[in-house]
Formats: sequence, structure tokens, C-alpha cells
Amino acid sequence: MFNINITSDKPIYEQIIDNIKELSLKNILKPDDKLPSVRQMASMLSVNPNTVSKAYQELERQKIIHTVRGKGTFISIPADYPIDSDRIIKSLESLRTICIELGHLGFHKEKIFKEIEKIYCDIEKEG
Amino acid sequence: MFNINITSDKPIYEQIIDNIKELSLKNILKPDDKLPSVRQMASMLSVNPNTVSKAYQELERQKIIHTVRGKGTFISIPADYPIDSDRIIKSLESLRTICIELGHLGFHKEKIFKEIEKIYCDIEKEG
Amino acid sequence: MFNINITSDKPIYEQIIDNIKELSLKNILKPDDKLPSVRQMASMLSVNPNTVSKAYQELERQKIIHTVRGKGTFISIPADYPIDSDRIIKSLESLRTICIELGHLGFHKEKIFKEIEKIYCDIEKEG
Amino acid sequence: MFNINITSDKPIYEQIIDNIKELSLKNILKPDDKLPSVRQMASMLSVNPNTVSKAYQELERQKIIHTVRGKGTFISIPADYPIDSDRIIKSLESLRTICIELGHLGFHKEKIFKEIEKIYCDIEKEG
DNA sequence: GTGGTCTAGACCACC
DNA sequence: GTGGTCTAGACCACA
Repeated sequence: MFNINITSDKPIYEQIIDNIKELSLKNILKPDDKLPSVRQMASMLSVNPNTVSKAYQELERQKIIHTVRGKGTFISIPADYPIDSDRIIKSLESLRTICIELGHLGFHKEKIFKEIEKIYCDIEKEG
Repeated sequence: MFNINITSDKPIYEQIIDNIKELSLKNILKPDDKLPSVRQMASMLSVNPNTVSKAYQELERQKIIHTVRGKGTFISIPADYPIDSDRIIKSLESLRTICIELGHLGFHKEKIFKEIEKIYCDIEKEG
Repeated sequence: MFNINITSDKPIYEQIIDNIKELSLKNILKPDDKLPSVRQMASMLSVNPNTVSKAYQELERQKIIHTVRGKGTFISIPADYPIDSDRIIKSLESLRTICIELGHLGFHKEKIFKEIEKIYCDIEKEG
Repeated sequence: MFNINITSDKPIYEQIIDNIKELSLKNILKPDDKLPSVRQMASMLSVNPNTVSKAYQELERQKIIHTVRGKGTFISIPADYPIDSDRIIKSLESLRTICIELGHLGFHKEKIFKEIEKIYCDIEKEG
């Protein structure tokens, strides 16, 4: 279920975040589903609990999960208006950077569209 | 011409790389155009020459620029078959991650397509 | 273990690269073995950490080593298909240049073969 | 006849040296043949005369060519005993380094032998 | 003039 | 603890 690559240049805590976001978007993790505890998750993934903790904190900050003291951590109901304009701006900048990079790698607009179709095809497969 | 943000979390040398890639894709920097020398660029950007040098070296590895000994650094002619499959895989993974992130921010497929149209509109404006 | 000659005309970071490649080919450094940390290696060789870092980064680009975040740097398992055709072309050009140079120094084909036998004898001694 | 690549990482003056050594070994340039003057060579190759001059000086130091004042520069008769042991040691070290590099690129002894056969095949073609 | 290498020393993110 | 980035300033080879 979780893809973690300790060799990757991407920090492990970010990979955990990405995994949970993906499972949530795919509706495999649904609102009010309980996440494994920090320690369970850490031993599942063979990583340091601090790393998992950092991921959970960031996800909480982004209102994707929330913690109930003494109960555990749960997937949140997506807000209608996230309006975290900083994150939007950053994401759109990243999108721009990647389009440029892909441009240099021979991917032009239509080819990028096709790749995105593929990604959505995968994301919406479940649900 | 160059947008560098010293306070950004993205390393300066990567920002330089991104800027040059963008200018090259926009055809503002054309093949055989001379880039500012390492020292010129460094003083333009108020940055250490080593930082510029690192950016140039990475761009050279990616065959986007090349150096002529004692003369300077020049934009290369795009190769017909670059195909650095590692870079392609990484870029497509980033694209996937960003689509998921944008999904959580309320951007679904059609909205992402519109954003990419905007990006291409900007890139191809010159030419 | 490591032969570094500060007065050599060959850059120190390249000498470090060559040393690690040799130890790896001799199987003295085996896959998953941990390399000394950048700082350890730097103090071992009485060299600046940045210089070691540059060597490690180049070795990583060549997929001979890889880093695990927060853990250190490790010898990689040789890929089945590395095939960096640029590096192969460059190496064969160097081989050609050296054969010509050795030709001028009185080494002809058979004598070069004998030298290579010696080199392989040394490389395969361990293992 | 001359292959010079100003984009190469190898200094131009070394490329000139390599070219002349190769032509000499192939016996296309024979003892007592006159080389183009520094200026002729420079304009032939579109390089700076200083660069050609540096190459000629190094070739003279290696006793591969010699200058007759007022007459020009000529290919020397190969000495029976070059005994430039420094150059021999350096060349054999380079040979070793390249064998190791080629080892990492999937070329083992027999394959290297084959490459050398190819090189000699090319060198001795003329004669 | 150009880029390439190296040092000493600092700060940071990640685990 | 690890590696990654950056600075300031030096020296060198090449053209």
C-alpha cells in the first residue's frame, strides 16, 4: 500500500505525506478512517517514529487528517474552501517548472495532457 | 530576466537552472547564444560564483549548455535524442505528485489542463 | 587503502573517485558496504569535506554509490544495464589516445596486452 | 586530417599533440616531414597561434618533433631508447585507470583486448 | 578573459 | 549523526 524509497532524494516524511494524500484522493482512505498510530506506521515502514510524526503533523497542518486525543488520527472531511493560497501558488509554480523540464525532455503540451490522463485514470480507478 | 529568490526553500543553483531552462524553452536564449560568464552572472544575481558554476555544470550535464574553453558558456542545440530516461521518470513522478496535491487543493483534471494551457500560452508567447 | 596525491595534476576529487572505483572493482568495497562519511573521509585524507562531497556526488551520478538520508553513503549493486554511452565513448577515446602514447614510448600491442594482464592480475587478486 | 573539438573537455593543445602523435604513429607523417608553421596550423584549425605553439613546444620536449631555426618544424626520427620513465609511468597509470573505468562500464579483459585490436587495426591500416 | 578546483567555515534539513 | 548548500576568497590552466 505504501511506497517508501529510502534511497530517493525526496525526504521520507514527504513520501509518507504523498502516499496518504494519494490514498485519500483515491478514496481508499475515506473521511473518518483511522490511520495507524505513529509507532505502528513507523514499524510498518521501518522508519524512525519521528519521521512519521513529522508527516502526520504536516498533514494535520494541511487539514487532511486530524488527531483526537487518546483516540488516534483520522482522515478529515475535505473542506469546501481550502483556500490555502500559498500552497496553491507553490503547486502551480511547481507545475510550471515541471512543464518546462518536460519540455526539455521532449514532452510537449499534448503529451503532457496524455500523461495526466494516465494519472487520473489510475487515481479514479478505485473510488 | 532572472528571477532568483534567496529566501526560497529551493536552492539558488536550481533556481538558476530553472530560469535558464525557461528562457531556452521560450527561445529567448537561442542555440549558440552566449550566457553571462560565471562571474558576471554571479554579480548580476548577487550570488557567489561557485553557486553559478554549480548551476552551469548541471546544465552542461543535461546538455542544455556547453562551454568553450577560454571563451565562455553557450546554449546548445537541442539533441534529437536526449532521452535521459531517469530524468523522464523523475519528472513524470513529480507530475503525478503535483496532480495529487492539486487534487487536494480543489484542482481537478480540467482545471489542471487550463493551468497548463496558461503556462504554454506564456512559454510560446515569444518565439 | 586510499592513495591520494595532493601534488598530482589530477584533481583530488577525481583521485577519490578513482580510488573508490578501484576498490569496488576489486571487491574490497562490496555492495551495501558503508563508505566513510564525508567528514570522516575528509579528515582521513586531510582534505576539505567539500572535495569529498564532490567526489561522492559524481559517484552517485554514475550509480556506483548511493546515499541513504541521514544514514550515510553506500556502495550500490551494479546495474545490469548501466550503458551510459557517453561515458563509454569517452573511455574508448581515452584508451585510443593512450595506446598511441604508449606506441610512442615503445609499447606495442603485445606489450600493452601484457600490461593489461598485470592490471587484471592485481584487480582480481582479492575477491 | 586533424580532429579538433573546441567543445571537448580536453585542452585544444593536447588535441593537437594527440593528432600529430597519431599521424606519426600511422606513418602518415614520416621522419623529416615538415609540419605547417605555427601560424599556418593555427589558421587551418581556427585556433589561437599560442595554442599551436604550446603544442609544438610540448612535442619538442617529447622529442617527437624538432625545430630548425629559420627552416621550420620537422618530425624527428624516433629514438631507440626514449626512456622517459616519467611518461611511461604516467601512461601506465592512465591505462590502469581506464581499465577500471571500463570495468565499471561492463568491459572486461577480453572486451578491452578486442577494442585494442580495433585501435591497432586502424593505426596500422596505412603504413 | 574564461571556467575549474580547493579551502575554511557556516548553516540547514533530515533521520 | 548524515549529506547538501552557500559564502568568501584563493590559485590554476587554458585561450
